[in-house]
Amino acid sequence: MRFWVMKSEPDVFSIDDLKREKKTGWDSVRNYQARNSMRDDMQVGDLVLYYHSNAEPSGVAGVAKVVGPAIADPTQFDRKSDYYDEASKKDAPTWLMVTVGFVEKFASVIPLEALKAEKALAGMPLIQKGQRLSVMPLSKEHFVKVLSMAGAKTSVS
DNA sequence: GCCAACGTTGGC
DNA sequence: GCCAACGTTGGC
Repeated sequence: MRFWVMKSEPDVFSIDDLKREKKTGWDSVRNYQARNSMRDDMQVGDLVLYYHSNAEPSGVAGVAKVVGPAIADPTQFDRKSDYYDEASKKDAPTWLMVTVGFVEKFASVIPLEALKAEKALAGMPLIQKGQRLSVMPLSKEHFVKVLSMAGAKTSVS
């Protein structure tokens, strides 16, 4: 199993929204690298750190899980969507999404600042300067470290 | 709201 | 294929 960070603006879709809805299609990703991660490397059962961006504070808000494989993102075919992609073909969709399920909301958000200050997380892709991917991998060790910082209930075997 | 970082587009 | 212009992300 692999471990991931997935980012969402809480004004758009927060960990509380995920908790209420139980699961959601991770649509609207329009970055090839993030798409390729979902298509090639994500598997059902993988665990996800749920990151709030453009938030107060920005940071890891909880844990989610990949519960459905990469399928066509319907927003690319929806003319009314901001994410409509005229060039994408139904039989060969450009953009994909996985389905993500709620696992746990942390007692408090682990702010980006705290992640950067933690020596054991050096090298974690999320905290590298200039990274803007909405879906990115991290190591099991880093994942477990963030769980312990959060006092999380989730455990990794 | 500012602006640095960086991906994408398009002229050549 | 280069690279300037432009758009987006996201911390602050």
